[in-house]
Amino acid sequence: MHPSDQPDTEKLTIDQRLISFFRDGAKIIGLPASVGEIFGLLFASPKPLTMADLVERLNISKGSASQGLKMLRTLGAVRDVEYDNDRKGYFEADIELKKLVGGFIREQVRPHMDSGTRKLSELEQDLDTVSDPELRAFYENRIKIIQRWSSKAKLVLPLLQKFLGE
Amino acid sequence: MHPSDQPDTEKLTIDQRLISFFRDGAKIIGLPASVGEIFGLLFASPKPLTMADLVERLNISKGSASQGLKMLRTLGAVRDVEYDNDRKGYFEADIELKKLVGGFIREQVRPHMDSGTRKLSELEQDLDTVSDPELRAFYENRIKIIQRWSSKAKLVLPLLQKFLGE
DNA sequence: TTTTTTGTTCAAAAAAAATTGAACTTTCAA
DNA sequence: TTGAAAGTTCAATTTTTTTTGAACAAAAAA
Repeated sequence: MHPSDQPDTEKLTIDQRLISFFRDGAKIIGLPASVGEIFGLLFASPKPLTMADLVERLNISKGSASQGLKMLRTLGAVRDVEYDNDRKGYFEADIELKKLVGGFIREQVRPHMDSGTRKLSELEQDLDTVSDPELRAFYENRIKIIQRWSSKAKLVLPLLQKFLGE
Repeated sequence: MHPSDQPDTEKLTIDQRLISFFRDGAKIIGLPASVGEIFGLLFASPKPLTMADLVERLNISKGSASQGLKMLRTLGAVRDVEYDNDRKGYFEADIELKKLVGGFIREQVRPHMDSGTRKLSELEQDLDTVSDPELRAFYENRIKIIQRWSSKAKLVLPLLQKFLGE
């Protein structure tokens, strides 16, 4: 086997590995791969980077870079920094787990939980429309089960945040 | 406005609402909608159902029903039951939160975490290839940061399971 | 055995999600 | 002002994921 025929995994640089690590991580939590790559590159960079840097080093379009950065800023995973007293915008990865998890919960988890809670209460109100008493008792019990789940979930989030906040 | 022109949300039955509730829930945690619908219908049913019931009531193909049930059984969210001493297979939703969360963690979370851990240790070994000492120190620090995250995550899972197990 | 019913598999089709890139807006320096 | 650089938006395209359905396999009944 010729030396240069080694599998890819042998010749990746550290920053390429970090980019790949965060690409996978993003997919796992349901974010686009490009968002993970952007975070990965920023995380792997000792200096702040510009949007143009991201486009060039990740081979993504300006549109992806812009949208990805927007999402990462909303999540609180990336922040704008002054640098080189340049007119361009520079970005840095935020490395506090507390902030990353907090942003994810605030932006991705809470909205879903809230809409779930709303749907659940609509469901409860519709119980009146069930005339068969046996079926109705069954549904009442099922709804109670979901409510127990839901109240647990609501307790878990702050607990999680507390635990992760050092 | 004619009475029958009311928005859909007004004329859904309880089981339709439960199906929709779990369809959304499935999507949120990254499972196919059909898997959520199958669980929802089983959850909303006082009696066990067959695969043919699922196909008929959810308007999905036999293939989807088979694959969806397979996934739900692997997750421990649905179980086979004897019923009507019939040759057909009958299924029931499992309603223990502990089991649902446990299955999700075992099947969906752990494998990802394990592969992440593996990637991380590969990364560490490649530090040797970084010759510039300043850059190397920077990467060492970054890897330490991820390792701190990782050890927290490893502590969180059992904690979560304990909390949810009543 | 042969037939019928039940369930699985997987290539192809459909649907959903991510990405691109060109047109547009904003901002600042000349 | 005007023009160039930086950044955003969104319709069209590409990629990925899900779903379908027909062929196949297993198992019980006839």
